[in-house]
Amino acid sequence: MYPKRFGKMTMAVTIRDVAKHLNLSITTVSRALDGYEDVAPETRERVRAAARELGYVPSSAARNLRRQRANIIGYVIPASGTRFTDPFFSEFISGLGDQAVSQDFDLLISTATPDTPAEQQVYSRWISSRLVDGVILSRMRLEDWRANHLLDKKFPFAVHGRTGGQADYPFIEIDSRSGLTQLVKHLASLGHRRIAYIGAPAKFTLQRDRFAGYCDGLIAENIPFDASLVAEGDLTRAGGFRAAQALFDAPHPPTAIIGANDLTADGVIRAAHKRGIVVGRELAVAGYDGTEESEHTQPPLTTLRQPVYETARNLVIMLISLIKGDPLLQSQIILQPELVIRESTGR
Amino acid sequence: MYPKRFGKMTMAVTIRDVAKHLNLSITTVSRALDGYEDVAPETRERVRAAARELGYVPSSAARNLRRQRANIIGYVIPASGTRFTDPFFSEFISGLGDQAVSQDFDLLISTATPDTPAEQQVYSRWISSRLVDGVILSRMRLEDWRANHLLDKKFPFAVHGRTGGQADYPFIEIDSRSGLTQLVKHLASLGHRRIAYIGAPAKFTLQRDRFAGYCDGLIAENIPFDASLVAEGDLTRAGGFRAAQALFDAPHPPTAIIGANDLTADGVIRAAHKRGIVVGRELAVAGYDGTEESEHTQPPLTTLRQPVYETARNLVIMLISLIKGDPLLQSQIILQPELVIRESTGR
DNA sequence: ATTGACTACCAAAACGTTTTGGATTATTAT
DNA sequence: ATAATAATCCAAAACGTTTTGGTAGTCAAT
Repeated sequence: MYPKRFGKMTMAVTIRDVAKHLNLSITTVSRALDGYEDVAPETRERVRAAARELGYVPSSAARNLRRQRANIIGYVIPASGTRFTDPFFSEFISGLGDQAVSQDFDLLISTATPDTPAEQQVYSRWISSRLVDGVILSRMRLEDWRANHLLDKKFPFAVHGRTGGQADYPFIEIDSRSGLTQLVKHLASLGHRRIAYIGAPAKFTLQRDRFAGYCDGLIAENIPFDASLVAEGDLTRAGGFRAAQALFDAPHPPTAIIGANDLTADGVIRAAHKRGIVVGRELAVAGYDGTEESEHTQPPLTTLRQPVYETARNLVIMLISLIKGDPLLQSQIILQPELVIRESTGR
Repeated sequence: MYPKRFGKMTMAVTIRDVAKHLNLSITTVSRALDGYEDVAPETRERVRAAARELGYVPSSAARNLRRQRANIIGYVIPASGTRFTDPFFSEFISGLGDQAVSQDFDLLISTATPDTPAEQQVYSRWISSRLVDGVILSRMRLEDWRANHLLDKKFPFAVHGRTGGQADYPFIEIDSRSGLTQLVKHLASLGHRRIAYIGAPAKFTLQRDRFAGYCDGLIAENIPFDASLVAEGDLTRAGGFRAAQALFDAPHPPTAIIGANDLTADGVIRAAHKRGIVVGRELAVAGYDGTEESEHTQPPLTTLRQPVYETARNLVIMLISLIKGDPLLQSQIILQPELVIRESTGR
């Protein structure tokens, strides 16, 4: 039935083969390839040539065992069901992978729904089997068992955002609070007074910050807070869609809606479209994230752009320093998001 | 500066610790935990309890070295620059990861632009260091060095789609050729005679198949082939956008446009929108893939849906059988895509 | 001639498992 | 009572590296 091309794999060539081939000790071969100074230049060249010729590459398992390090970092994508829909993660993962590779690390990926046993299992398996040397955390919760657990185990990690309390770990945070304030001010400057906010579940740090920023903006503009203009989404398009419908049905619907992320905002746009509400003209919509997709909504979405790719790269740099025990230049970075004004908030 | 919470990690607990704690040999501990029959039920329980109590988890490096297997599969995302924009990959990766975990494997991810030295490097590093036990391939080229190379090394792999010639490896293919024919027929049944096709670069197998299906459809409907209605995209939104603009500018513009994937089709929709062309009324647009995003274009996109998530899972099942040397039930699977008719092709 | 410093190499230990091939004791069949 | 069988357990080897703590040789300075 199935062709027998996948027979036994040809036994891999080991360092011993190289050594034998050159009449050298495996020590010398190892040190030659690792670039130690105590091997003659001529020998080093012979070793390099032989290694290439024989196709020798060190066994990662053996190396990991001896070095007590895997040169792998892990990242668990917060998924909801059979997919992770947020383009945020595509970009984030690209950044993690690219930087990791450039520092001779690899990236291990898993998906898990936040705060489930499955999530705990992934992390604890990775950590206690020492399969990964460190992990990247994102979409933090106010009380996040992950941060506590990792601190407790003294296991290296770096986070995007942060938890509720004091942050005794390296992180890169985008100051979404002041970003949202800026956004509210911008909407107010366009004449909006009934500005709604569709947030995320309260347990997420980003919700605390963005909601606070929203409130700050209202205060700054002397707009009274109206609880009926605040809805809870779930950071998905569907969540935004549902929440928007409810807002439209309210006695005093908003003239502007801010989504906690671009996906939510896109859901709002779709809900508006379904009702025949013209976004950008009858209703202003804005999001948060500024991934590429936000350019391609109809109309293009006003949003707060955060540098996802670069942040991911920097997190990996921080994490690998941590793993290697190198000193961190900066361990707690706070960046400002950039307000990108597009047609969805009108002219 | 940086708090000293990441000091030395507490030395991990090894199998030796467990053995000493119970006055047993490490052999027995190992075999008890692995569920061998030659250990007394009572002893097995004691071992299990002690392992849990002490928090023992086998070192993956040591286990991999001894077993000569990593229990890791690899997947290289074909990225173009700083991100992979296609939601296809989000879903694909979720499928890979979920199935892998359920079989006690992990998923290693990297990104690389197709046919670059970087791509070669990733694969050869993974393979020759035996960091992964097998790889999943996707978006195949007609002449694909990857398949040849892996066959040559007798390294396990499974592919989504296939290469140009004979396929001496396990794969799951979606019959996109007949899918496209079906789509063309549907458009013809709506009265369209000028049906354009925006393809992918010729080197991709999917382009050969989908283009052939397009031609089949024209023939079946007695529509003469018109080279001016065929454009080359690059499977991105931007590519679809550009190609559509060119088609609009042609002397005899099409009344329907098929994109080689949903992303391309979405680019077409955007280009149409920019020109004030009403999609679904003045122009029919259709895509291929049927990822969730296709429901959320404006208007929703007619497309050929392939079961991305399930395919990914099945590929992993096949790959792991291969790795373990188990017989494959099915090794070459061909599925039919499902035509999903939505508003973008009008009523 | 002796010492010291330097260069180029290497044997052996260690990393933490799994697996092989028994060894020991208890049980059953003769 | 003895032999055969079954039930448990274990010592030691092996997986392929890196690292430690050297050794032997050369050269220069005393």
